[in-house]
Amino acid sequence: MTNDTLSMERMQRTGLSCVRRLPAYLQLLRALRAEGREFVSGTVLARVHYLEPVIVRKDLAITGVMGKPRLGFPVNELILAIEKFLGWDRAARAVLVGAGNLGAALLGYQGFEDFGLRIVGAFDADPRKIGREMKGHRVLPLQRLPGFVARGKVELGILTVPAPAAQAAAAVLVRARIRGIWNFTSVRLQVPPEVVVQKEDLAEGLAVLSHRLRQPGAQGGDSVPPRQV
Amino acid sequence: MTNDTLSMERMQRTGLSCVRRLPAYLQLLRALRAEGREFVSGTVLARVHYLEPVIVRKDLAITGVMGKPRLGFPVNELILAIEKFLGWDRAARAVLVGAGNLGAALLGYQGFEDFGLRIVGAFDADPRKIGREMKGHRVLPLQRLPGFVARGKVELGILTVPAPAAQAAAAVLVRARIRGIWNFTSVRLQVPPEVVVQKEDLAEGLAVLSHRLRQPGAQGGDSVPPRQV
DNA sequence: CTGGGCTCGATACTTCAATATCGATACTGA
DNA sequence: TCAGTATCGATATTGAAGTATCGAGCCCAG
Repeated sequence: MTNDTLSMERMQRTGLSCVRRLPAYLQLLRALRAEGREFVSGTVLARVHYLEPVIVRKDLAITGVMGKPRLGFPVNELILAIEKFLGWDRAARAVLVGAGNLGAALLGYQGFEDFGLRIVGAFDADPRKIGREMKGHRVLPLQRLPGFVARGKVELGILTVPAPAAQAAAAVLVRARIRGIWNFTSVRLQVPPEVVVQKEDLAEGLAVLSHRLRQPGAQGGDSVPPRQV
Repeated sequence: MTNDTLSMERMQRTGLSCVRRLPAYLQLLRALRAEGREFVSGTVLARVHYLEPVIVRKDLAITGVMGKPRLGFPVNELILAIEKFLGWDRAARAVLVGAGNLGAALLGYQGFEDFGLRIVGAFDADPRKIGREMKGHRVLPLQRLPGFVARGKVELGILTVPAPAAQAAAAVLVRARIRGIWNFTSVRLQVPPEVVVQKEDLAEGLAVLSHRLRQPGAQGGDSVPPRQV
């Protein structure tokens, strides 16, 4: 049984909550590897992220990596397994559409490579922005996106345009045969079923924050502690 | 029984998933109100957001607003109830810490008022940024934050600094007696229990996107369809 | 005026995530 | 060499979220 078929089998049974926690583990594991640690216990991982040790062990189980009693999990092996599981072992190529402030922030973020993402081009429909240099990328006109995507084997589109332009820009991406869209606009996009859309909605997080502020017995800590909410 | 005690009672039984969906309803409801619609059925709300009608009805139930058979829910009443439930009926005052690209993007975002948020000041530790005008705000030095917060009755801090500066900036916010922190950095903040931290983690969304792209039978649609995942 | 059909609210059911508990394992230190 | 202990994996229990179904209400059409 190859590692690949194993992860394929497990993937179907994977809950989203688990997938969401994997990057956090990965970040910490990389820091530990940089320190030269070879093993780490699920207990330690849990403490850092305010989780229960059992959850961590269950999450890590989907990677197929076995831990050793009293020692913990092999750091490097775990990193490779998580990267492979998420498809982050080779960076996916992405184009950014919408060269506003948010687009600039994402373009300038050093570290997407660690998350399996490489932004290879920036596009905008606004003639005033086209041609400008932005974080090392020259902003190109939206009309040139299809050719760029086809030639560059681009799989992902990052959508950071103003809301009114969102659906049209998404249509361009879809026609360019992009596989997935990371949608930072507030618009629900209409796309064919083969295109995956991941919507990043600030309002959701803000709603949770507001709600927790109103809660009488709101507790602190970081992020949303899954327990006792 | 006042409306307030009612919502207080229900709040304790509210799941987070429900809270996260409320802003989406709110957005659509406002659009409908602008069109002059007085009633809307849960079925319609569900279709727009790719949800099951039952979920919508259950979510709306926590607001205490009753719908009428064959007619649906009263749009305006529902808007007011959701706003009140989330505490968005009066905008919370917030300061932004970190005047980089992401900070600029958030400062420039027209529409936080609709989500119960008003950014009233921008701060940075970098002398080169201090004094600059940014989206109608003058960037102030971090040292002046405590006084600003105390005088301005500021409740929230929005953290958009680079990762290495995150914990220190959070400490400043905590000492200034801020009640909640909207954390856009990748750092797990250490804060006292009375301070609520909401972490906005791009890596989570990216992980979900990557995972769905790898899924053989990945389906499209928008956001993460809760059913059949 | 009266039946049809859409929509609501409530209840019961199913699925999934989080938690608790257990025996098994292998390193530590006497 | 051998008890002690931290950690693992597995199983069972709890709880929350989503799903399915039902009777009841109310508008509309005939």
